[in-house]
Amino acid sequence: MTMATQNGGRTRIQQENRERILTAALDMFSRSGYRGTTLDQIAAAAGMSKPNMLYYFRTKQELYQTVLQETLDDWLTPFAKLDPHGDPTSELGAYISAKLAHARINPKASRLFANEILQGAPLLEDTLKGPLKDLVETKSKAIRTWIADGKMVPVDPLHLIYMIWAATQHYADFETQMDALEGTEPGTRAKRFKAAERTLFTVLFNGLKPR
Amino acid sequence: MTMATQNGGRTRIQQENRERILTAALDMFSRSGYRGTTLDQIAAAAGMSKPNMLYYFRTKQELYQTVLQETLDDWLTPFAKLDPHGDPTSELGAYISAKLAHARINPKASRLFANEILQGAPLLEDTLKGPLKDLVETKSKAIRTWIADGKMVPVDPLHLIYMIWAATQHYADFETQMDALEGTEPGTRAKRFKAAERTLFTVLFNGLKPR
DNA sequence: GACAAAGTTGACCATTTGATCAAGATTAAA
DNA sequence: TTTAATCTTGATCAAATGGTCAACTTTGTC
Repeated sequence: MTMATQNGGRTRIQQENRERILTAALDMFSRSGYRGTTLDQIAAAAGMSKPNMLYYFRTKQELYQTVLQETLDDWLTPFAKLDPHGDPTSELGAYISAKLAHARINPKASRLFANEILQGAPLLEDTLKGPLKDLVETKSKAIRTWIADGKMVPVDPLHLIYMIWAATQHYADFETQMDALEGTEPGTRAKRFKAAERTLFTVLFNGLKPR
Repeated sequence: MTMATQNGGRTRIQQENRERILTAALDMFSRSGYRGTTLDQIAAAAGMSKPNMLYYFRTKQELYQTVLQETLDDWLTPFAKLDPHGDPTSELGAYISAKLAHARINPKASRLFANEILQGAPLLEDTLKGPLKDLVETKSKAIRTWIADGKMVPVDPLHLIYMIWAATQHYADFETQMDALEGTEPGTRAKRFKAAERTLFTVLFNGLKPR
């Protein structure tokens, strides 16, 4: 029996090293972008030689795409959970909370994604035009139903979604700017995310409530 | 008399070429970031040789910083115009319109700025912690006065500002994503910005209106 | 028109960087 | 223990890239 027939066809060493490399790669790519990151940096951060790293991921592209795909799955999950049969306040509230939590816990994933979109999303085109587009259309329909049922003020669903994405991801992507404006004393970050949720809830729920 | 004593100490040729270089540089830097852009690309886009370009801007850094500083000035202008003596609806409305117009007309500047913040804003620290911070504090005070006067629902001014920044800049920074979701037929972009303004006005004004 | 200042560029250089390879070390199935 | 598969890396390479330089051309002043 060869070394790894069970699990994902991966040796113990393979699993450990792939994991270490992917973590290091997310770290570097999210901070410096694709072109701004060197394989030497990633290998050093992963604690191994560059040729060894290239034994697991044959090219820089392949490594980048793997990291990107993983973060993208995370990104899509909370959106898919939005339930059309619930009521707008609790469903959108849960979604906003989930997105803010994601920005707080995994800002690197958000930044990697933002970086890629900024560069024109050459590698994301298929996902954006396929799965994401389908999901957006489904959820837009749900929002339109809420509006038709008089549960929400009439707004363009697409732009409401954009607004929620923008406002939540901003807390990951523009963290540097916020740190500069608010200082970086310990506790600042936690307070910030609390205040963010409060403000978003206030403005959006009040703003979407029918009169 | 030497060649250029009047105007900014610049020859006719100097003015023209600096302009061409800065335009090309904004184009490339905003698309590919600092590290992702090569001097050859910028020189080609500016229609001159690399050494000639380096005759006007001695290093890549110097060129980048010049471009960045120019876009930053643009970025700050509409915020400074927010008038504490007006009423929240018209003042914030005008600000949102101005920010959306900026995202529509000059998306490259917005993307360059976003790119820089994402990388940790190494060159922006002084501006963020100085002029921008001062401006934010002034405008926060104005918002607090509006709230105290019962003209607005109570919200954290800082996070309201973040929300407006996020929602407006999103239309420049994530344009690629929107194009993928909505398609790129002619007219789409114009319609998008109209709908964006309508949605932002609806949600924010309704959301901030005291009851 | 003469001439000095300004502008322009091909050729070149040093460094960085993604990737390869051969040779050796480690792991685990038999 | 043997042995084949797996894992690891120093040395090296070719291409890309920021920057320099000497030589040449153009511009504007007298």
